[in-house]
Parts: sequence; structure tokens; C-alpha cells
Amino acid sequence: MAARPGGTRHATLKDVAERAGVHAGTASRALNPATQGLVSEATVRAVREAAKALDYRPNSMARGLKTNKTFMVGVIVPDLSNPLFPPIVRGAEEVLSRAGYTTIIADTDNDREREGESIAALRARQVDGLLVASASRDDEAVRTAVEQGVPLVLVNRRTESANVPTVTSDDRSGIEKALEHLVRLGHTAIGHLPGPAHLSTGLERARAFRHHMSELGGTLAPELTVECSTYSVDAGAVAARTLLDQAEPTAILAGNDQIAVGVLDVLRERGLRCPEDVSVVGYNDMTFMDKLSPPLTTVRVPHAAMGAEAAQLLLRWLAEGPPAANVLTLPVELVVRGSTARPRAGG
Amino acid sequence: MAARPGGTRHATLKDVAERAGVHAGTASRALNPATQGLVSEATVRAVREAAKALDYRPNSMARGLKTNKTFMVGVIVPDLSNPLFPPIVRGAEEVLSRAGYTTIIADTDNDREREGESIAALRARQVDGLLVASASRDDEAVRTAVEQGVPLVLVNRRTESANVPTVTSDDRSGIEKALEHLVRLGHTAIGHLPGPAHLSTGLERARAFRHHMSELGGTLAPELTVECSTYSVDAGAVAARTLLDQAEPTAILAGNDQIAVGVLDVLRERGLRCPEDVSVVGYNDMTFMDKLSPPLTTVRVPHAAMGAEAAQLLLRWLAEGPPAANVLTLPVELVVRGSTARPRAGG
DNA sequence: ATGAAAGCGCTAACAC
DNA sequence: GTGTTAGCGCTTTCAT
Repeated sequence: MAARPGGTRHATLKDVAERAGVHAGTASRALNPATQGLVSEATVRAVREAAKALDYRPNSMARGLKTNKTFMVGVIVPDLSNPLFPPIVRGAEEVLSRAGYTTIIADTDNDREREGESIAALRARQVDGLLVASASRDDEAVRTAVEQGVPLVLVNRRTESANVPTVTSDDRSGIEKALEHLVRLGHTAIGHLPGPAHLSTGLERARAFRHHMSELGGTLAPELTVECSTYSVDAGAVAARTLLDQAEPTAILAGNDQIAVGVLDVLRERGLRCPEDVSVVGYNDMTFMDKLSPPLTTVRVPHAAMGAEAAQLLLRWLAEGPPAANVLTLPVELVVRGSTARPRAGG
Repeated sequence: MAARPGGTRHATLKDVAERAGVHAGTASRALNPATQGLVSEATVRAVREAAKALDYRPNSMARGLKTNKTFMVGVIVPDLSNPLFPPIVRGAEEVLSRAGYTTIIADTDNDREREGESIAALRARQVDGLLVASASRDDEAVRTAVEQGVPLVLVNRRTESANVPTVTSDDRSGIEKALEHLVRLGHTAIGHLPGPAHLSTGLERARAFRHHMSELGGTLAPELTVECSTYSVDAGAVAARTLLDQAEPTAILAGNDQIAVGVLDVLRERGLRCPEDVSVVGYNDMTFMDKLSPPLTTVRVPHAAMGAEAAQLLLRWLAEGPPAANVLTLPVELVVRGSTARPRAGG
């Protein structure tokens, strides 16, 4: 006989009830901590014992069907292989699982359309709520879901398409700290390679760059900024070549660590040394960024904490309805390593 | 009114049936491709139209309750933040989602006990099958699940506790290639820092090391091998210090890339240069291993393909019962980079 | 070709 | 304190 999916038939609540000599309803009450008080202590014991003996596990589908709650939460990430996202997922998962929720991860592969499909698929699975780490500034899928009342919290990236609880980190302060560091070292010709402007992180960091550069009195020439098409090593390299073809920065502020890695590659390719000829600053502080050559100076973002906070927000929503306070911005920290130094000629 | 979990009430099959002017049973048949032939074409059209109009999404819990199939698969990984595992998950997810399955990821945090809990939790969720990437050689939880007939496929790590379909990569050939490379360069005093022996990868690679070393005529002194307590940078560093205290290897073969990174750190700490003084070889070829200083020579393991193959095996099991062929071993490839060179004195 | 009805395993409203 | 009953949304016999 072929193994039935799920394996050996599981004991059902009725089995437990029969073995304990009570009715299924009573068994249900005995097993549920919330309703356990309505049942005699002796019965509780008997039922518990029977359940243990039969290795009873409540069927969450049946329960969900009845209670209209699945205790499942969907988490949508653009790319699980991007070291940025696993910590977010783990931070969220820890909080959620502690509250009895199971996490379903969907990977959109950085594809806008697949985000919509993922949301739809997860909703079809009757998840109780959604954590979205893949939002773009203009995000139809998120807007639709929010309009339809789906409990949904954004993490890492914001959107302008909907008023929805969001947990991000402080891009402005991150950029400010990075720039302050570079300016203090004596840099004035600072190149900027922001991420795509259709993502909130790309735009906000680019804005912050302009703002703080003019405040700090650095050069703000248009040819010192080249937008990257994606947050990737390759796109970073492409942008770095363009930048170095049209300007002579003594330092480059990269939109994120991947872009910074691309910059490092291009510098090597052109015979430029880092940090002697050009300083480089990344963003995020992914794993192993301290092992690069030179170790990357970068802005550390508390990804796990962001995931955890977003999960908390979602749990609160699930428990008490939509939260009022809508945006949580976590502080970041500049980690100075070997990729930044005083400029050659002293600026 | 508080938003109901899951958002706006979803249209139900009955709603669709009513709108199409048919019975729910008929609507069900019309919507299911398999039973669609039993229904008049006109009805199919009407029902489909009604479904579209109401944005009908079948409730997978209700369906699952009836059919005893959830189209969910659990994937258990030891640590999602370890860059090794996301590719495995993605490879699996791609195959599974194409077949209509949803993936639930559980992270055991490298904790044996939590593996058992994860399996239990996933089974309580009535997943149709399990992909386990966290197995240890002696794995009670896996043994139990298999005995109970749970469709379960191992990936990346084997177990000796149960006869269960497994997809791994060719550890012996990987070690052989690495050793051949080192021996050809002229190394004879080759240190080995295997991963923990309670994991199949740790043991198999250690065995392969001994086997091929004696075949290739290298030194096989006990003080040249130090087992790492875990697959981590820290454990690698600890083991490397021990190794360098008790022997003078001209090359070190690390149990995996994290361990190799630890070795690189310790070499730097002791003023030894890589590869001039000591060559280092890693294992896995995780992201960014080509960006280390020096770029790491390592054995590339096809993680995504392993995940995909494991998923295939599981799907076949789900469709046709337990597969006969039980172990699939994928080929690996040595990637030579800058961390290996001829030894100082010529060996 | 379609309607009727039973029931998956569970919970909750209602008896007693 | 416990049994009874109904029903969550769906599939699937069984009639017709």
C-alpha cells in the first residue's frame, strides 16, 4: 500500500474523545487552553492522556476552516539568495513562531508581476497576514491588497501606493553618517551610485545624498551621480565604469554592498587602489563584507530587528485591528573599515 | 469594523454557483480541469465567467480537508542565513511551485531538537511531504518520520538512521580534485579541517581526505587534521589555531567556505601570507568567495540543482509512491582562484 | 448533464 | 460540566 500523503493516518479528535470516554466537543474544550476551564479537571486529564497516547495533533486545516484563521503568515521577498533578506525573514519568523504562526516565504525573483502572483497565491492559502519586503514605490499589488483589507506590513522598502504600516531603517541618517565620514577625511569629489529610483531605498538615499552633500559643502555635480539599474554587483560595475569615465571622484558612496563590490571590481580592473586612490562606502553590511579586500566601510542596517518589528506590527494588527502609528524607522550605524581613507592629494 | 483576517470576505464556491445559476457541485466540477468533461460546455463557460467576475479563489483549506492533500511541502534548513541554503530552497521552490505546491520553510537554527519540532509542526500543518537539508548522520526525528510513512527526501546531508531518498553532491570527488590540485602544486604537508563528524558531509569529506591522501602519497599525520565543532568562521578559526600550533602545513583543506574564511583570518593574525606561506581550499563556493583576499579556491557544489532534484524526487514520491532509486549524487567542480599556489620551498 | 446529500476534522452556540 | 448540533467550503458519491 502506498504511503498516504502525510504518512500514517493521524489520530483525530474523535479518536481521542472515544478513548477518553467523552464527546468530541468536550475533548476539544479540554485540549484548548482557553476553554479548558469549562471542563472538569478529571476530564482534562483523561483527554490529555488519550491525546498523548494516540499522538494526537489537531488538524490545522479543519480548525482553520471553522475559525477562519490559519495562523499562517506570508512573507514576500524579492530574492532569498540576496544575503540581505534571510536575516529579515529570520527576525520575523522568530517573533511569528513564538506567537504560534507559521511563515510561508515567497520569492518574487525581483519580478514585479510575480509579487502580485505571490500575494494572490498566499491569499488563496488563507494566510492571516502578509509581510512584504519587495515593495516598490509604485506598487499596484500592495495597493490592491491593502484596499481589500488584507493585514499587511511592509519591511525594508516603503511604498507610496498605500498607507500601510512600514518598518524601515533610517536612510537619511545612514547617508549622512557615511558622508560625514568621507567629508571629515577630506573628500569633496564624492561619487554616488544610488540604487534604482523606483525603490524607496534608492530614491531616499539619493535624496539624502543631495541634501547632505550641499549641507556639508561637497561638490554636487550631476556627473558624480550614476543610478544603478538594479541592486547587483553587475549593475554596480556598469555604473562605476560610467562614473569613472565621466568624473574623477576620490570617494564613491554605493547604493548598497553589492554595488560596492562591483565598484571594487572596477577599481581593480582600472588599476585604481582602494582606499589609496578611491575610497568606497557600501550600505547594509551583509555577511562577509568585513572579509573583502579591503574590508568594506559600510552602513549597518539592523535587518533582523526590522523583520522582528514588522512581525510585531502585523501581530498587533491581527489582534487589535489596523495599527495607528504607521512607520517605524530603525537607527543605523556606520561601520568604518579599510575601504575608506584620506584622499591622495588631501582633497 | 475590524478587517477580518484575510481581508474582504472571499467569494465562495456557492456564490459562484448561484451567480451561474447552478448547484455548487456542478460549479466544482466545472472549475476542476479533471472533472470538467462531465459538464456541458455552456455551464463551464457560465461558471468560469461567474468565478472571474467574483474573483473566486478556492479555499485551499476546505479543499485540503476534503481531499486530504494540502499541496504544501515543508523544507527544513539548519540556517537560512548560511548562504549555502537559500539556493537549495530556491531550486526546490521553483520545481515545487511549478507543480502547484507551496513551500513552507522551517529554520532549525542548527539545533537538533528544533529539527524534531519543525517536523512535528509541519506535519501538524498536514504538509504533503518534507525536504530536509538539516539531517545529521544519527537523526532520530528523520527516522521516526520515515517510519511513519511521511514522504521525505533528504538534500545536502545524508543520514544513516533511515533508508530515505537523498540528493547530495560528490564529496569524494570534490576532495579528490582539491587534493590533486594541491599535490600537483607540490604540497605534501596538507592540513585538513573537516566539519563535524556527526554530519555526513563532515565524515565523508574526512574519509575522502584520508583515502586520497594516502593514494596521492601525501603526509597523513594525525596532527595535520583538526575537526571543527561546527561549520562556522569561528570554529574554523579555532581549529586553524590548533592546527598551526601542532603542525606546519603548507596547505590547508577546509571543511567548507566558512571554515576557510576562519583559516584566512588566523593566517593573517599570525603574519602568514596566503597563498605564499599557506595555500587554502574551501568547499561549496558560496557567494562572494571570489571576492575574498585572496579569492578563494574552492569546490563548487550545485546547490540549486540539488534542491531542484530533491523536489523532483519528492514530487515523484507524492505521485507514484516511494521511489526505488534512493541516492542521487551530483558532480562537483574545483574552482581554482588565488588562495592556492606552489609551496615556499617547493614541498 | 446536473442536483442532492454526505462528510472531511474541528469549534462554538445551545441545550440539559 | 458535558452532550448535541450545526456548519466552515469544498469534493464526491449517488440519484435522476
